Amino acid sequence: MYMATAPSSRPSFPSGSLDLVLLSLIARQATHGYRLARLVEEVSDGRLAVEEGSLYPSLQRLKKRKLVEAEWQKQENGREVRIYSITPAGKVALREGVQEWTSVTGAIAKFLNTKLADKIEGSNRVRFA
Amino acid sequence: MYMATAPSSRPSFPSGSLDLVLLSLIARQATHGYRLARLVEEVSDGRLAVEEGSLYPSLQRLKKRKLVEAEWQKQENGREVRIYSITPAGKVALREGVQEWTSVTGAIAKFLNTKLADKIEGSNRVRFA
DNA sequence: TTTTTATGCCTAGCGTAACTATGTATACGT
DNA sequence: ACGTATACATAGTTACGCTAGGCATAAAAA
Repeated sequence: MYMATAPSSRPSFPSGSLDLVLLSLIARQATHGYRLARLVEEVSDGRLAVEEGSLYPSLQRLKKRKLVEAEWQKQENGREVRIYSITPAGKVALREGVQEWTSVTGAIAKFLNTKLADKIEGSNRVRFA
Repeated sequence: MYMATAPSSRPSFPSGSLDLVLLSLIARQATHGYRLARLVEEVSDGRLAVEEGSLYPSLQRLKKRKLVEAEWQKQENGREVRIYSITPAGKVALREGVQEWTSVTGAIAKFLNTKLADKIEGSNRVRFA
């Protein structure tokens, strides 16, 4: 079954999905890491959480792949924060990534949502609704 | 973006989902490992594939957690195969796992399917459709 | 005023899971 | 007889999300 790799109060991100989620948030608005973590919790209604030990490495991966750019910037409160913004390559990767993620999770859902179509026996070909 | 961990022709399983998919197949009908790999390709219309190096470790995990039982059995063709069948605990874990997987992927989809609701600016609270 | 909490960034090390690559062995088709 | 499909298994690699820290400043609470 789906088991979060590490023990955590809230379910973790399936491997590979975190980069995509962060990129999708950055695509809407350039922002900084800490705020992204807050957004993840907000948007998911507390169902998801990004630990900082996952967040910053993920942002570095995106940066290394040139899907986002990072820039130090001073806020109104005087704090220096790293603002991440999406690149053209990032937009392409986001589109493709969403497509692939949707395809894969759609395929997986097909396995999991088949309480009724239990017609394997007798046939060597499984039938799904 | 969603990036399969290892380079592969076909998309790989997001970490944690393989056990759940295999368990769901075994729940429908007790069968052996090699056939499960064929079923995965069939049911997903070739969108997913389980490598044998993922398949057998996954089955061992399920067995170790007592969610499935394994039994050597002779087929009509004379071949000895390991037939996996689900246990009562496996049925419970399957139900819970599907629920959790659905919840998590549903939450993630919320991030990815929001092309229109780009109303972050001005507000410190993101609005999603 | 001191202390706690929230904000903000980062790294090291761990555990796990899916992968590649390889080995073994038998049945079947040609 | 030879190659392909069937069938199981393990060793090693890699990647990722996690825990557990460290560092620093601003705001709020005691």
